[in-house]
Amino acid sequence: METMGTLRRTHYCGEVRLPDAGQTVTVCGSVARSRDKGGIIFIDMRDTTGILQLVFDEDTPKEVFAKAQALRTEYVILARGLLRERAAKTDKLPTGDVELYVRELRVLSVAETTPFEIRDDVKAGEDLRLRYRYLDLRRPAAHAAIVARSKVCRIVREYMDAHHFTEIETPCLIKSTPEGARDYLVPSRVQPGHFYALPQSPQLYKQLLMLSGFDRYYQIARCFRDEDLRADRQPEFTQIDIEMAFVDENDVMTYNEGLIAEVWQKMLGITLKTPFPRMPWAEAMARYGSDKPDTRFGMELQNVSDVFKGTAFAPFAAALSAGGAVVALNARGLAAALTRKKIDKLAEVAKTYGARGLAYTRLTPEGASSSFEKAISDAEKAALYAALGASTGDVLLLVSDGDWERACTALGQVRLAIGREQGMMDPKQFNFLWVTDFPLFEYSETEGRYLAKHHPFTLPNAADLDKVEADPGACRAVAYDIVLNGVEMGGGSMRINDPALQDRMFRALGFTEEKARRNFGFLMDAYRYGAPPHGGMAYGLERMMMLLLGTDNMRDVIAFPKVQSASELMSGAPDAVDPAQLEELSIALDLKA
RNA sequence: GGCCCGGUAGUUCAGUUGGUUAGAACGCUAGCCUGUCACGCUAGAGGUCGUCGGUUCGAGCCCGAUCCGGGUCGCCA
Repeated sequence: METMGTLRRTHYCGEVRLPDAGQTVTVCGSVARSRDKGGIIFIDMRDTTGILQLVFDEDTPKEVFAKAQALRTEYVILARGLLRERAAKTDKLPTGDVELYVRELRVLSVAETTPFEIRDDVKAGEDLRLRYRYLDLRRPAAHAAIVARSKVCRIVREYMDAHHFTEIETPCLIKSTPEGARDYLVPSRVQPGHFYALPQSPQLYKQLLMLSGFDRYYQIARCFRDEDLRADRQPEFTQIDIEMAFVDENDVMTYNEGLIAEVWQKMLGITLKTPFPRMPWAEAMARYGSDKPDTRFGMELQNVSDVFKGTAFAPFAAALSAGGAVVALNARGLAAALTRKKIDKLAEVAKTYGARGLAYTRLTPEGASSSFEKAISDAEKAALYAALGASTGDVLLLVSDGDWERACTALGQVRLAIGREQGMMDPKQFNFLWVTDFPLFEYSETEGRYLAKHHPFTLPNAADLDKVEADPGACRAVAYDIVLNGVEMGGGSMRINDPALQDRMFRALGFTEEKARRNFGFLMDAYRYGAPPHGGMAYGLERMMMLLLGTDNMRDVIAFPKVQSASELMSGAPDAVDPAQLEELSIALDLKA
């Protein structure tokens, strides 16, 4: 092994181009690959910017050539020489017109054979790659995602700074509050038996900052939720968190459209059309069976409850008498594609989301085959066909349920499954959509009370103010999600700045005065000393990165992600701790096993 | 907590109705090769078949349990 001595990098591997030819260049990096042809040796050298080919031949100093022969994959090297135009160019590399003709080579570190090959086209299992995440991140594609994330953060900061926002850090050790996701708890040593929580979001603090007169705040904030993981859900993740005073929801949405347009322009070179379309939640559910509709394709849902009023078909009749609905969609021209087998699979999808079943009619040229038409009247059949504009070659799919929202959700998932299977989503299209007017409350069967759908500080729609106590289920919120291609990328709301209204909200949520004071007393007090109207927005940075990069795996855009069991495979966290540590925290374990 | 999928050389995988010495590709090691860029050619090394138990004359294959990983429902204000 050698040292760098006095030599320092003059260029990055991936950044040199033909106009640089003729210069003496020093590069630092790793051996990505070597091709020893005997009399001539080619080395692909990699650094954080890309690959540059090194060349050694008969005119290379003998000791340098010998060193090059001994190079192995992942050795860390420094090379100095003449950057020259290649005899054999390649368009596979951005640097394919040039190569470094090496006169001086230093081996800074040797490397054992890695547990898997570091190249984008070899797929080692993800758990292995995560155990050696530092090696996995050497792969150019993995590397690029992390670099892109840094770039997005920079674009966000530049935009916010240009619009009079102040970046403010809020605490990570905070008070646990009962609503919402499970908190990660942190024991206090100096106050035995007391615990901090890690923030699920900086929500309360950013609202307080508005009361502090900062007017506009943002933060790229780490958030923590102790819930089960998914491909698009990690226990710790990052929010782009924004709050503004003296605005209404339209102002917030407009500013955020500007931010998103800026990010898409600078990252992808795509000019987005603003303003983005807006759709009330109820319409999104009715037309797409989702509060985050993918509008890249149609095949919309229709409520056909009217058709089946008084029907003899028992499942529909039961759903309707329970106050629910029959919803339907027409998979136009897919009678050949959607075989019985595939329809059975779609029925499984519907059942996963709570539907009892999926009724269907296939209108093939040979005739109709249906799971339910025998049981309905000719008039009902005619009305259904008319409502859906059914004709030969179509497949009609129906879900009935005593709960309208559940029926829509189940059929909406069927719609998505068909869309995916039939390739109806154009990956190059970016369909942004604001979903607005969310329900303010959501009834919880398990808790037997209404919960805040967004959070308890969300401003009710002015038109629904009188329903907060009388009819919570019908109350809408001044809340909005930003949806892209069926993914919820972020969301926000206007906040309550009237203490009296906040009191009503807590009461509607079943909080006693005492419980409200215990959990949110500091916030309630704060709003008594003058609070500007304010509202804001929070994006899931990882979700945004996934959409920008076109990956469906959140782990791709996190440097050191966790796996489904919430452990970090490289370090082995979480892990048992020394009993002395527990004792110091006055914690005794009671492990059932 | 429920459901589904996976675990065999360093890696990615194949492995027939349970049957002799568990294969391939890539990687690795050695040798050859002066324009390669997934370089090529020759030879070689490399395996507790996730773990434990069971069935059997005999288990990579069948059964049970368990661990690990993935997807998903619940959950995620």
